Amino acid sequence: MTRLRTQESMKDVPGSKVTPLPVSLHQACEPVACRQCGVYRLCLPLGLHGGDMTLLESVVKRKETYKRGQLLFSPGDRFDFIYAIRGGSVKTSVCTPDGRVQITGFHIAGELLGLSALASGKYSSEARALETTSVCRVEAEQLDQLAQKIPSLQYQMMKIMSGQIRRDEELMLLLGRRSAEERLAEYLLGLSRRFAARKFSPTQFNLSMSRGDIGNYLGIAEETVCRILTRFQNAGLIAIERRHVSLIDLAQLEAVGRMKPAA
Amino acid sequence: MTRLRTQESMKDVPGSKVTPLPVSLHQACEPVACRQCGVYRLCLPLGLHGGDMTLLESVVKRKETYKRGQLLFSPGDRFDFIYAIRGGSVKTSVCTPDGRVQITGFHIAGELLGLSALASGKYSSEARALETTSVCRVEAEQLDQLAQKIPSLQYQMMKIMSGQIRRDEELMLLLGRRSAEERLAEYLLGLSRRFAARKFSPTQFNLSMSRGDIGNYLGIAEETVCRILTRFQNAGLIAIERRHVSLIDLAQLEAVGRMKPAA
DNA sequence: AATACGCTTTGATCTGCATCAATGGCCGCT
DNA sequence: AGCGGCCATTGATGCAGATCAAAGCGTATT
Repeated sequence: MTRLRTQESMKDVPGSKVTPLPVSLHQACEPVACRQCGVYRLCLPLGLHGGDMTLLESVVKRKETYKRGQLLFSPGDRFDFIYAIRGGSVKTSVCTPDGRVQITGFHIAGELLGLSALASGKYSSEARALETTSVCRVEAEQLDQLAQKIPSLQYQMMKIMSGQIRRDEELMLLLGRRSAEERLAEYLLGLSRRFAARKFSPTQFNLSMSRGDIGNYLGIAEETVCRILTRFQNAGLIAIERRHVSLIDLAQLEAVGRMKPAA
Repeated sequence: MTRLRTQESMKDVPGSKVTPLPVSLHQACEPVACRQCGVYRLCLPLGLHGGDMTLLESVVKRKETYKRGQLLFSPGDRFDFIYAIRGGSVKTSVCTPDGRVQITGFHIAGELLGLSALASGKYSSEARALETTSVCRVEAEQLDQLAQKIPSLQYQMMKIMSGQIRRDEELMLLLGRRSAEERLAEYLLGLSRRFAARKFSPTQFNLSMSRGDIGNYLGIAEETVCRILTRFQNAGLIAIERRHVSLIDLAQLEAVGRMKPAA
């Protein structure tokens, strides 16, 4: 089913001025065919071949680029596109009528955005670039029509959505039942796993989101995030300086992730 | 793996003593065609007609019944069926390796279960009947194949999953950012809305789940649930006795649902 | 280079809710 | 009818983490 590429073109030619800020996963991509894109197997890890792939390519608008802080879409916007992240990172969030915000996810290369808009025809959340980010936009309607012709595409999209539901369930578990330390440990490990799946270092990476964002996502205060990160550092589990993290003792970190015996 | 009994012996059907417990939404249904089922429009509110509907009916196993406490499926079980609830209610939950449990949802008539299993081929959560509950089971594989023939079916399933993602996002918001009072107020209002959508009273209903379950779901302690319900009652927002609730002041309750000015 | 703003860190204090504890009521079972 | 277990309620206590406050730094702006 899922076969991952071993050779990844990490060495993207940044043409001219492509690295203005501390780059974590940013990759500047030329508008190449999907089959040549380093991340397409992550976007839609489907068993498409030959003609099917060409059809898929026909509905993809390649290489939109967003800078830090720019919106990809907002709640209520008409649902036009599914976004596939090629490089960079994005946060998605929902908010209460009175203005409180909950970040629902951080998304990196190879992930899809906008799926929850399918039901209502409008985006329900906001998506904002955390750093310079490039995406492929896929016309929702065309994709939909195309999916009707290509069963495996339909199937893969369902699988992706199903996976999203599963991850959301896990986040709920995190938010509902775990202590702040556990949440943070899990958070770091989760990032680590996702980076690993993309052939990036699982032990050294940059956080493209602020402490405040992390806290919001995990349902804890910004200050608590700082304190606990410091605590982890003092305990020799990680080394962290500003946005750069090194996971030093994975095993211990995992142990922290499941500490309390509780209910 | 183990192929589950496709033909459930219904010896445990209430038959004579049909209302042993306070029944909220339970409806004893005869195995009628989907188009005649009172809830099918909720299960798959799709634009199927004539022949299409007949095809759908062909993959539906009707009227499995579960008693309070019985499992529909467990994490790790092979993904064989999508479940559509006809009457009764079900809770779904996930758990950490060390045994902590998070309830991820309460499900009533017209809702689908098992969608998150699509990605991995195994159920990721546990589903347990809260009261006597009857469901339709749909062979996942057959449904999948059928969906490839009927675009609107495929589309509807995607919409349903998309809606699930959206609701999950809202629950995250609830778990991450709101006080215990707000959570409980929202919880009651959410139930109310769902009942209303099914033409049941939005202001009078029975809770099929315990205080402990509610607390778990909302990420607060059982005792806190009790205290706050009592508080609501004293404030004249609701009347509650054992499992029966009356929402008295909807407007006030909604106000509580968005009290704090916070972040 | 100087200024300013946003992010991060650390300390002090406060509080909402968990936890512990105990009692009573309802329900199903024998 | 009576027993036993589960569920619900209420009180007392403690603590994790929120909130308030303030200072240090790194980066973007002029």
